Amino acid sequence: MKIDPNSNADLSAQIAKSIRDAIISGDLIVDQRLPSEAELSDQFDVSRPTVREALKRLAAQSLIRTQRGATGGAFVNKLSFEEAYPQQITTSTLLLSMNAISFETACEARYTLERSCAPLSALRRTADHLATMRAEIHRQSQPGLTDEAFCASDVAFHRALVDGAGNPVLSYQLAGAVEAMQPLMNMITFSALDRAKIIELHNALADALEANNAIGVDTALAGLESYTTNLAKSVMEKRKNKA
Amino acid sequence: MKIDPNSNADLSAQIAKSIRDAIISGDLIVDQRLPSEAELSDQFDVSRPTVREALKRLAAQSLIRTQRGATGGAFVNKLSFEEAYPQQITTSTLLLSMNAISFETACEARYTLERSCAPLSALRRTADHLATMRAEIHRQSQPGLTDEAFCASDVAFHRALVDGAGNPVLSYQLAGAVEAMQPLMNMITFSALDRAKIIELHNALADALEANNAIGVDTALAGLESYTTNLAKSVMEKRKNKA
DNA sequence: TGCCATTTAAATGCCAGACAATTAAATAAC
DNA sequence: GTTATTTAATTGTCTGGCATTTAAATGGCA
Repeated sequence: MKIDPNSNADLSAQIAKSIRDAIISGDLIVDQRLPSEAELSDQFDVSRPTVREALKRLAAQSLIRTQRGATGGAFVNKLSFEEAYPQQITTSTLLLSMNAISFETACEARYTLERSCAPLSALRRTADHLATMRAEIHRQSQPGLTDEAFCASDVAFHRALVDGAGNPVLSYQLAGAVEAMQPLMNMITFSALDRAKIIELHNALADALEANNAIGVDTALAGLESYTTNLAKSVMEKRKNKA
Repeated sequence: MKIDPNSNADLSAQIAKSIRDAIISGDLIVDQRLPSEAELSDQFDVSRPTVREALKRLAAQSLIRTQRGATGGAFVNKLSFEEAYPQQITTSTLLLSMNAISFETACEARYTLERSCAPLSALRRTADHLATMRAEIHRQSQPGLTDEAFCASDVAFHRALVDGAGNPVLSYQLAGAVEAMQPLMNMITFSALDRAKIIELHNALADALEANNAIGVDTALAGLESYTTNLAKSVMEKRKNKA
């Protein structure tokens, strides 16, 4: 393997890229053991710390895992949806907060994507998904619930809806859009009236899903989107007037 | 800052998590300079290489950038959509290839998400988006185009459609779903007849978009999905019979 | 005073060598 | 044959150092 020591990029970045490309291209397959750090430093003609920095970069992306001990080493990691979720959510959250994305834009994206799952979920949702949604609705109706807990339950409710589509790829892509909204949602104070309205729409949604009524689900989601957007708008207005 | 040296996790992983949490929570804001590596090793009571490994983990996620020189150091990076795209695509691609996701499942997710953008794109697409799509259609009709180039053009075409929705969050989420399909698509050989049919549907799609006809766009996308799925199915069949 | 060249200091990038901790396999003891 | 011990391989971490880069401080000169 050849690394250009005169490149602008760090050696560790170049080495990481080299190994990453090998994984993506299939030259390194899942569970395959990489050469030991000592061997890698020989191959790339760099020191061990530099190799280690490269490996940490890959570990940060869950592309490899390491094991200590005699038969240890770095292994190509089978990237699972479970591992990818949190990274996807972190990235999405930071993208929203660092790029001045308006609540409206984020909300539009979220509900647009979510509504696309509605027909599939109406078709395929299991009793489990329905039960989860009903349970979350119940939680949402409990008095004394903090706004944060209310939002968290809302997210769980909507994830069950998305998971109902029975397509892991959809669930993964949606996770970012739905969960990344939470910090934005947490800026809103939900009055008892607001909650009642949202719960009403959640009930309508669950009912439609139970009846395999795709159009009903879509209608409820459209209602939620407009209600949420308006709620956020009025909160922003109030905050502006105060200032 | 406190780090538990008896934890199961690596020190560098703990330090990375600590800094990452500070960024997510807003304790560290964009463009803020982190303490120097020497200061961090003092604060966390670890050696400099360990701190460096932690910083490389964060750099791999584009959460920080580093600068050499007198006023250099590590700075909280403003995560841009441009930076996040490749990571999103890499992760999505690996998820598909490592988790035995069927072509059908991936295709369903892709077109489900894409169809959700159709109404917005029909409403908001600019002349630029249309021009890009027409140009890609033209490229696709050129004889002698390799299958890979055909697929790449297909991706560019569909990205223009998605971008037409004018929602950067949607564009970001869709990028993973659309681009990650490319390796799967590249396994298919497109006959001249197949290409003609696809180009026909692309034309219908562009026409509908030009006429701000959301239903027409959706119909064309549905046609593309079923055609692509059937094409893949027949390819798999042939391959099975050979073996 | 004002401008340019030089020096200096601070920071990251990289390296060599060592020791600690962990783990599985080989070996020895019973 | 089973258990305890040793050994070897590997990652995790530390110390100390040098190279490189960069901006700011310094000094020389007109």
